[in-house]
Amino acid sequence: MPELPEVEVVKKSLESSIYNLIIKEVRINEPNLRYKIKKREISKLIGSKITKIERRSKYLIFKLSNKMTMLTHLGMTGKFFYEDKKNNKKKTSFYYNLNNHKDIKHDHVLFIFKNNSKLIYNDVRKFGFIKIDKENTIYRNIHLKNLGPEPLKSSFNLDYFRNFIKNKKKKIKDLLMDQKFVAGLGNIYVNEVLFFSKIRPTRSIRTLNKKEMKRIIFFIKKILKKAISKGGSSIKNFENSGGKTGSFQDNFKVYGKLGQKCSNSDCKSYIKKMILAQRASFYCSNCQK
DNA sequence: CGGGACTCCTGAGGGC
DNA sequence: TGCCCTCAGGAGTCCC
Repeated sequence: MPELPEVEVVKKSLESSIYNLIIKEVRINEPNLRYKIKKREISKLIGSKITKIERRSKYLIFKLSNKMTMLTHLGMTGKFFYEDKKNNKKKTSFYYNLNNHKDIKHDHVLFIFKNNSKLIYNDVRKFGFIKIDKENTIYRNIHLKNLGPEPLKSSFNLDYFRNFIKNKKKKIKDLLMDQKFVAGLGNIYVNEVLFFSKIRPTRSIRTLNKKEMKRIIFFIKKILKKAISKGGSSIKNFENSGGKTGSFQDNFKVYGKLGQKCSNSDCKSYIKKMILAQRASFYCSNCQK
């Protein structure tokens, strides 16, 4: 369940390892991810150098020296591993060690570089995807063209919020999950943001006052930043491209905390759970109004 | 246009 | 130990 912070952490760890490497070969073990990978498409990457990696929402965009791009989404369980032969000898690589050896069977795509190091795309549930597109049209791609603002940018602010919800009728949780409103939040961070904002997931956006909107914006930015600084959240499946895990899950106040005492010291309630739009919502019925 | 249901997938975990 | 069931869920698609 990588959301914005996890994808940002993956991006940073990839940047430090694969920039300026030339792709020598692409090996497809399993083409049937969310979208079928065509060998003809992906072979357009061969012979080119990786010049840049961008993140937009939960997507990663790999830019290549031949003006092609690779768009990826990690879905629920997608991971990138970077395997450097030299590091392996020094045993500093976390990949292919005893702990996650069984994961090899979910290595679906291998990018082999000219220096013989490898970038591996591994995805247990195959909800993720890899698509090839031209650099000059990538942001008009169906996945990217309708995305809302990046939550950490200043364009995501109170004016934007008020304007977007004008004449709309929705529950606040549905709004925050809507990628057209703000890009990159998923179920976990929305649960956490609403807890800190003291707003119940089912609240109608029509009833929100200015102060509450400001609070929501504030905590979105604050929680995402903190999660990035902690290396993201590692629940079962998330690791960065070095195989390391994040620790923000230790800061969760409501997500997955059904039945536990509310973390606000002056509150005696317990965390409840309800299903909204087919997804689990955790909240404190005393603190969140 | 909005909202709800359904879909893809596989491992973890619970019940017995 | 093993079988069966449920759950996890991003986002595209379809239908009303």
